[in-house]
Amino acid sequence: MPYRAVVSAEMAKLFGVLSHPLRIRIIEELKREDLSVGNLKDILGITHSAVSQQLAVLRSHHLVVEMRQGRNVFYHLRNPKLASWIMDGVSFISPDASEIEKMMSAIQSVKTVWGPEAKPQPGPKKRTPKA
Amino acid sequence: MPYRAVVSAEMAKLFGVLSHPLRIRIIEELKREDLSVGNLKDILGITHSAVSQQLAVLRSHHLVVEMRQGRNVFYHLRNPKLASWIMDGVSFISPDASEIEKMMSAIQSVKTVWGPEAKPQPGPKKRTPKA
DNA sequence: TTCAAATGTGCAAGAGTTTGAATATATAGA
DNA sequence: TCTATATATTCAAACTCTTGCACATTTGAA
Repeated sequence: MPYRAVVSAEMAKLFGVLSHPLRIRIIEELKREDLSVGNLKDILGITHSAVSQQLAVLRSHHLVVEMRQGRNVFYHLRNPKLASWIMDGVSFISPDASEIEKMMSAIQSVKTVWGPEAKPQPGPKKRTPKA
Repeated sequence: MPYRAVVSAEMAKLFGVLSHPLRIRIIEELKREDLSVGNLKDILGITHSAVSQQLAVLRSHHLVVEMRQGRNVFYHLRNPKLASWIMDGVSFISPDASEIEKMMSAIQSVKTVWGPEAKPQPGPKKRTPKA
């Protein structure tokens, strides 16, 4: 098989993994700090099962790695540059003309939150679980 | 809708458009020069209908623009940086080296359990005594 | 120690939705 | 007309969410 087809197929798989809003949000949240399924469930406001399934997709493609600590499993970005690379891609999105203004301000907002760089993390940090 | 969800959804759409080997190949070929459906049909070795279908997807998301010349329609990358950005993503594809990550996460897990000293654990409770 | 409950996580099966390939048909220009 | 593209239809496959249950770990009690 020609190398072009091989690389295109691999890249297509990667893009397929990233072609889901929740998976993108998970990656961007993991850029800030390592999080457990329970943490992500609260942050994203979805069921633990949905979080687990999306994490399974990311895990199966080795974009995240899991680290068990007690009864929690903390997830961690294998390559933190992935989150930055994804954000670089916002230059190429083209919303409908009617929504351009909303999109532009939304992009500005995420840039400040999911901004250019995150500080390195030695290990999972404690995020107050609840209450 | 919160801006994070808006941008994540738009990015997911973009990734969805790119999650097909032929569409990636088309983009990379268009980086070199503008091409017609017939050109791409020969280069990719597929039917003109398949080429047209994939181009329609790229067109609907404004990643390519069409320019008619005589009876041919030449396609052109709207933002040439797109092809470069896609190629930057090859750093994140993971050819089957799954054993390495499993081992790394296993080592991390062991460190937390058999580790030298009981650091504050990111669980709901931390346990002082160790069995 | 041994046992059972509580919590966090993963997995399987279902329905509903989306996507891709192939064929056929339609449109536009020479 | 003929040629180059585009679109529509069809069916099969893949995706996602929800529900329910199973497994692993910790805690507390016997």
